[in-house]
Amino acid sequence: MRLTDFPLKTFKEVPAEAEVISHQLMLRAGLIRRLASGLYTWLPLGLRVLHKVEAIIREEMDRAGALELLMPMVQPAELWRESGRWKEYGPELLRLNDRHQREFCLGPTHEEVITDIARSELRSYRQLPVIYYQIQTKFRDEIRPRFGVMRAREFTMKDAYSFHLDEASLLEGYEKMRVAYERIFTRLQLEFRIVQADPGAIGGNRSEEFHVLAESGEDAIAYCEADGYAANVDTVAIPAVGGPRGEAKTDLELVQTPAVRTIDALSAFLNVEPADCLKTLVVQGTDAPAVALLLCGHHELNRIKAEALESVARPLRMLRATEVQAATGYEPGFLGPKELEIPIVADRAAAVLSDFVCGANQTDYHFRGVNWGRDLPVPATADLRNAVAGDPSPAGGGLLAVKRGIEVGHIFQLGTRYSDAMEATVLNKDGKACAMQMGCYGIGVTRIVAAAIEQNNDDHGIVWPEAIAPFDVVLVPINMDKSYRVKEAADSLYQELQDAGFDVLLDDRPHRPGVKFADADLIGIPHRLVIVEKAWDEGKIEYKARRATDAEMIPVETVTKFLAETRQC
RNA sequence: CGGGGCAUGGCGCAGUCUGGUAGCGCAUCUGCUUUGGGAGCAGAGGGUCGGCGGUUCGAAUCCGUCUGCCCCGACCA
Repeated sequence: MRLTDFPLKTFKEVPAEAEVISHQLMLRAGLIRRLASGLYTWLPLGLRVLHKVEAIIREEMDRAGALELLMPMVQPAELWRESGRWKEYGPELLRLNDRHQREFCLGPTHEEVITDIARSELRSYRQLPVIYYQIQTKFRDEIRPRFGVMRAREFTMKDAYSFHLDEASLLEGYEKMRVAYERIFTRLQLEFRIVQADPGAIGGNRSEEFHVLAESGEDAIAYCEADGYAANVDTVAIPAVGGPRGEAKTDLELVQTPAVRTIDALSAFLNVEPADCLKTLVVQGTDAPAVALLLCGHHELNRIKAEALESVARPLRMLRATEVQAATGYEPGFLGPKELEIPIVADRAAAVLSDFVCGANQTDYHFRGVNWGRDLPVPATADLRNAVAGDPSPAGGGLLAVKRGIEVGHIFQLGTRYSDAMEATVLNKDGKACAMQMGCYGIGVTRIVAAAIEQNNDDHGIVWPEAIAPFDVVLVPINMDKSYRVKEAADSLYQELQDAGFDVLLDDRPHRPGVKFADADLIGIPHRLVIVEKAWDEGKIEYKARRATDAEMIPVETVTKFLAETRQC
């Protein structure tokens, strides 16, 4: 592509609407433009990236034996009524009527449609297993679209659905998709982790998420390098801490802590670690009006785990200050378990603290040097918190580390949730109708583009992984309009590289070098070749990788070979 | 949906408090100069100041109302 034929419009300044780096860079580099909240146009440059991502996904899905089809985005309400989701799905499902007042929705996902296809196309166990997939636009009327295409309302998704006679076959299909997903994200050159997911929501058995690691990720991922375990921090079952609690070394002491109501303030005021403070949270109970949950100061309450307690009301609700006062007689901020007259459950870690600090149930006072057993009864314990870095891995191989991740893929075993509801059956060997076992496998295609940028950028702009860069190489002729030789060199090299199979961008604009370099960096082309008259006359050309800090001179006649060898995909 | 903020040329902003007929930087166009990291000079085009209503001799500015967008919380690829 010659840049003179390509209306590339880049911005130096950061658009005010963009919060995260990928969104800023996609706007600045001219990849996307916003049409309305959560709706984006993919400009030619961005679309090239999107297509590269799609191509890799297609190749790997095909390799895994999946069959591509394409389902409508507009779907009739009847199907959704059959599955029960017309009611279950909230306002995120955009519903609309046609001219005859028939009800439809914009597909946020395609389980209903694919199940409908499967029940009419698949009648015999001999046809199974089958994996269908599509790359389609989805629409979810998100409450709060944000971060550009990272969480848009309209987005591209690759969704696949597998159909099986029995669970054993489902497991095989699931495993096959899992392998395909690993290949896909590896080929996309992204750093990712496979994470145990909470299977609760959709039901079914096993479910795993694929996360691209990035600072701005919305999920916190706990993982263990040693044993390969990885899970969302809020789904980690934290192993019980071994060993007895520490011995008491200090005496119980009442200290005045005026207006110190938070763990941060307390730890600063008394100069102790948050980990040595005890946090007392009061939530609504099932029988009692209030239940106290105790955590170490640096830990976070896990909603799901707390709700699992019989004594805690679902959904979990923290009591307001006035309610706490009414239930306990004390002021929040100075609560502690000693002589607290409501049911108490302590997180396991909190129950093995020694010489800790906690509220004294007296305004402006805390205790220090508190010890279970000696100063107050040992509480009931449970696993109540989110995992943090340094916790032991549930798989037993070592300690957990925590990083943030962007969910780009999700695979799960649906079982017969949809096939039962929609009567998608096949005849088995005995001529008996059986509901098909289903699996479902999604990849957020447009989100991958944003995630790739989150993971690969620097002060100058995007640094594309080679596998998905819009162009492989950018040619930057200097003073092309002045020097006929430079122009000739650029044209011939442009042709040569294209013939060799590279996607080449020729910056033949009559701009100053600085402008060209800045744009080349911003749009993140992995390889840059600079043509200057003097060096060219000596048979040399300048090469610089986008990731490299320095350029190098290479002989002109070896350029194609050099690039072919340097290329990483 | 609850809480906070913003809306002025394609982009980033000032002007609003204290009403007087709109300005700066970037981008765009023309010309000359310049040519290895977002050039300089000279000139030009482009804005019903988000919409509607009100107050006023006069409204970007004050009042009311509606809309759109962004940020923080519960969902998800």
